[in-house]
Amino acid sequence: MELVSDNNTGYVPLYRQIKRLITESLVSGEWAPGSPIPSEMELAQRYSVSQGTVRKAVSELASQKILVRHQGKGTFVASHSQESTKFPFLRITPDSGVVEEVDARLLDFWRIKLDDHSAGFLNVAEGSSGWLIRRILAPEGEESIYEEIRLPGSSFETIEESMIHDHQCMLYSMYESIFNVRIVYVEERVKAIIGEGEIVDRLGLLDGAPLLKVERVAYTYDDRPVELRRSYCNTTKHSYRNKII
Amino acid sequence: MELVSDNNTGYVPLYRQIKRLITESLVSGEWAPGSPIPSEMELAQRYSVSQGTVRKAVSELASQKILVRHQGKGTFVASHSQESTKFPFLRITPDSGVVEEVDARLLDFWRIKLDDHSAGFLNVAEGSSGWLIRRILAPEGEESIYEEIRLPGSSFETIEESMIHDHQCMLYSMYESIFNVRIVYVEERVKAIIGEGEIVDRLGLLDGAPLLKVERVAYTYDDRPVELRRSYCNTTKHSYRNKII
DNA sequence: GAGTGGTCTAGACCACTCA
DNA sequence: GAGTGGTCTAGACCACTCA
Repeated sequence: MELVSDNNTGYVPLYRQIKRLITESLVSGEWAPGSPIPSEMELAQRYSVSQGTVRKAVSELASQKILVRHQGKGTFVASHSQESTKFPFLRITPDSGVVEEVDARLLDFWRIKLDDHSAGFLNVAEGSSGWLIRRILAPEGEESIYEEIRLPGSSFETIEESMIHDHQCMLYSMYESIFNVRIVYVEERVKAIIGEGEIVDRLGLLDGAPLLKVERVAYTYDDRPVELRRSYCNTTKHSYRNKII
Repeated sequence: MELVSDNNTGYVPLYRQIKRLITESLVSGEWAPGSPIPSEMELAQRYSVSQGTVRKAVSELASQKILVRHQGKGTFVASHSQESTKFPFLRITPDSGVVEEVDARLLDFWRIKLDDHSAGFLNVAEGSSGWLIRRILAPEGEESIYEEIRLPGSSFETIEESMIHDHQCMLYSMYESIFNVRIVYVEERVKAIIGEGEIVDRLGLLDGAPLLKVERVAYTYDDRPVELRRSYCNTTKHSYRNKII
């Protein structure tokens, strides 16, 4: 769940214990994405600590974007369904301006057996059942990203093509609302490759065109990987942007 | 300096004002990188506020990695000279393992006039004087990055080749100690391109090899840009890594 | 005006470092 | 054991939201 007690003494501050209890309620689904959690005063009573200690726990969860605070209104479970967080992890942006709209065009959707490599990233057994989604993304209407998404069958047993259609480029919102799988953070590895075959065809490019390959593993609470995504991006008019602190 | 008062009322919390005062002392050089700032109690007295308010200001600066706290020892101005932060912004890592060592080989070092594009990024006048550093980086001894670094003359008037040699791949540490320019964060734009000419030659590749182009602008306190860097990376054995929350 | 999160204080005590 | 940052409390008051 959390690296809480690496020291020898086993000392764990109260607010870390509270943070853990709150996270457990999130994992269990007691508080669903988008809905408010109890007020700081109520939580203080519930856990028999001061408001300040609850605040510290909530602050850490807010800084991880797991909770969202709104002064005067309350504290909410973060959700990918909200307008403000429309493309929270999308780092590909047009060189001029920002992303307003992304169109998604589904190519196909299969049940697959997860190969060694993919199963490793998803932390499931090789050959276990999963899903493959292939699609084209078009930021600002420009079809510039070819994408393959692999999902473990265990977490997404009942997924159907209609669900993908209904949510288009809001897949993470669909994971949340239908499968109670909230994506909390992602890790990406980026390479430059030479495009060939179907991928360049789909993007309207010629064999040999350079592509940005982005391999993403998406994690839910507890650092559990639940999605593997490979994107191939035409970066002639787009860039992968990153701010590092 | 800081987006502190965007609201209509002009209300600025005390701890934000303290944060600003601390930042001013950092900009002025009152507290240099690597050295300790006064204790929380001393700062509380100095600014006539409670320890808690100082803590809140310091906490924000610590989360921005501008200050570093060490329990029992004190609070220090973050520095690129410390071992723990050896490659704070380097996102290129070998596919197997982590970066232990990066060799830097200087190609050349010139005084230049900054072109339109570069001057724009550095927020100085077109044609104003600057410096160009060209070099090859070799993570784990593998020469896989060609790099061009442009510096504004205004901040680095007295830079010399020997300084670059002495600091090798610790340039940001050199900026700090010699020019009192501490890099606080960087912004990068990444593209996939086809390599050609001198760049591929330098990396021991053939014309047409795919390269990851990373364009970086580095900022000091006050969001002031002070370095423009273009890197071209051979990503056959390396990846650009990124965690997004 | 009631309820929420946000700020600020004063004070107690704890964990850690270093001489 | 003195000094540092780290945690926790109880209480006051502020800014903001919403009915």
